[in-house]
Amino acid sequence: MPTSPALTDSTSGRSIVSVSPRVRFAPSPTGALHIGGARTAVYNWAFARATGGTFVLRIDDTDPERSTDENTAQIMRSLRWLGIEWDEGPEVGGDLGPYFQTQRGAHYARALDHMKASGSAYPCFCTPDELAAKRAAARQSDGPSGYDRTCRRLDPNEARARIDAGEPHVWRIAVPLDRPDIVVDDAVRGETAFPSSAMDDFVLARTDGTPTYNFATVVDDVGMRITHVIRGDDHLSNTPRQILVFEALDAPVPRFAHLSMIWGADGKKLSKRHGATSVEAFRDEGYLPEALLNYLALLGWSLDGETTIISRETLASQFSLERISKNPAIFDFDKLEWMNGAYIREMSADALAKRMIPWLAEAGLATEDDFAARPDWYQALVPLVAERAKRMTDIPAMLAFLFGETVAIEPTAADKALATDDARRSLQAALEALGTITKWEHDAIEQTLRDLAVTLEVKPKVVFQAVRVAVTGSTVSPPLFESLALLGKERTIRRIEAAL
RNA sequence: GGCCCGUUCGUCUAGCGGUUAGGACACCGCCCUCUCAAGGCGGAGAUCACGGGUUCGAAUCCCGUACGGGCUACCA
Repeated sequence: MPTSPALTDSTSGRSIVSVSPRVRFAPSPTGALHIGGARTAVYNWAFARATGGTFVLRIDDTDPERSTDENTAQIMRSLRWLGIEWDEGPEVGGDLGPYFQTQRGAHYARALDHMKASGSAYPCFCTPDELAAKRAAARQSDGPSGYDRTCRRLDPNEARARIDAGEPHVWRIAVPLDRPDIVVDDAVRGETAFPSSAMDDFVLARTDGTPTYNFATVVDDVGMRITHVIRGDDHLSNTPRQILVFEALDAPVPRFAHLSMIWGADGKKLSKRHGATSVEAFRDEGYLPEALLNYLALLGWSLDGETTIISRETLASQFSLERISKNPAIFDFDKLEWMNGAYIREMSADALAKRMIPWLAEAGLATEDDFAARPDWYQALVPLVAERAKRMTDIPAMLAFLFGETVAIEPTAADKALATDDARRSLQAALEALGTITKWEHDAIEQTLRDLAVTLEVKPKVVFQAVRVAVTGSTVSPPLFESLALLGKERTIRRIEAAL
C-alpha cells in the first residue's frame, strides 16, 4: 500500500501537517488536447507554481481502443507550446512513476488486494445481460438505481470456489451500509454532501482485470501523493465514489476543485462547429501561446476583477483556487482575438520579426535565409504590422506587396483611387517627383508627396491613395511612407509606371 | 426516474449584508489621422433567472420554482 508523506488526523483524514501541494493533469490520450483540457492543465500548473508545489503529468491511457501514442505526443507538444512544463511525468521522469496508467498494473493489483483483505471489495459474477435486466427493472421503480448487491450476499466460500473454477467475475466496492453523507470539500463550490445510500457498489476491476476509471484514478492519486485534484466539473458526481475508494485504501482524501465547463456561443458543449477547439488548431490559426494562456486563465478565474492582460509570471505567482468562478463560461473568440492583438503589439521588434518569419515562409514570401541575410529590413517591417495584426496569420497578407517585383491592383481599389483625373495627374506627377529623391527615406518621401499635393492643388489624400493603390494594389495598407521606404525606390517607380 | 452542480450587461467577470452594481471584449459616437489599425475621450447596455422568507437593510443568507448542465457503464 502506498502511503502519504503527510501526517493525517485519524478521524478527519485531513492533513494536519502542511506539505507542499502536488497536483496532476491526467488527460486521456483519446484525442488532441482541446481547450477545456488545456484550461484544466493551466490551472493545475499555475496552482503548483503559485504554491511552490509540484505539477505532475499522468497519461490516463486505460482505454486501449481509443488511446494512441500520437495523441499522447500531441498533448505533450500542446502543453509545451503553451509553456506548461511538468515537474514529473512522461519524458521528465520522477520518483513516483510510471506515469502511464497502462504501466501501473501492479499498483492497481496491490490496491485491490488491500481492499479484498479488508473486505471492502467483493467479486461479482453477474453477467452483463443480468445487469442490464436489473437496471431496466430498477428504472421502473422510484428508488435509486444501481447494482442491487446480489453478489455481495454470496457466501464467501462459494465465491472463492467459483473464482477457483475460473468463472468470469469483476470486483466491486462494498460501499459501507451505515455511512453518513459523503462530503466533498471543494475549493470552488464549498462542501457538498452526497447521500451514501445513492452510491452503488460500482466496479473496481473488470473481468479482464483492468481497473476502471474511478479506481485507477484514486490508486494513482494516492500513489503519486496528490494533495489537490483540480479537474472538470463532469467529475464532481464521481467524487463521492472516489472518496469511498480513498477511505477503503486508508489514504488521505485530497482537496478538490471542480471547474465548470466551457461552452460554445450557443450555450452548447464546445465542439468543432464553433471553430477551433484543439490547442494546435489555435496555434495554426495564428494565436500566440502567451495570449491563449492568458485567455484560458481568465476563462473562469480572475486576478482582481479588473486586470485582463496577465503575464505568465503573474499567473504563476498569483493564481489561487479561491478566485475560480463557479459558472460555466462561454468561449469568446472575439475577446481572444483582441487579446492576441494586444500581445502582438507588446512584443519587441526583434521578437516579432523572428516569430513572423515562419508565417511569411509558409505564405511563400520570405525564407529563413533571407531573414538571416537582412534582419534589419525584417525588423523594420514590424511597426507596419504590429498595431494592425490580430493574429499571426494576418501578417503575410499585410506585407505581401513588399515581396516580389510587381503587384496586382484590386479592380475596386483602382476604381476608387485611380479613376479620376486628379488621381491620374497625381500619379503622373508623383512618378516624376519621386524620381528626383536622392535619399530614399520616410521623411523625404512624405515631404515630396505633400508638396506635390500643394502644387497640383489636390487634397493630400488623393495623392496618397493613388500612390498607395498603385504601389500596394489596395486602398488598405500599412502606413504609406514607411511602406515606400521599405519597398525601395526602383520598385516604387516601376509600380507607378505600371499603374499609369 | 434518482443524486448533485450552476444562473450578475450580448460575452468573460468584480461583488462575499449597506456600492450611483465596477472592469474587460464586442457595439455606438467624438478626437487623432495618408488608408486600415492602434490610441484617447464618451455612450448605450444588468429590475443581479423567478417566487417566497430572514433582516432596519439582500445580487450577497435560507427555502422553493423554472431553465441549463453533470453523474447514475466492466468510458474517461
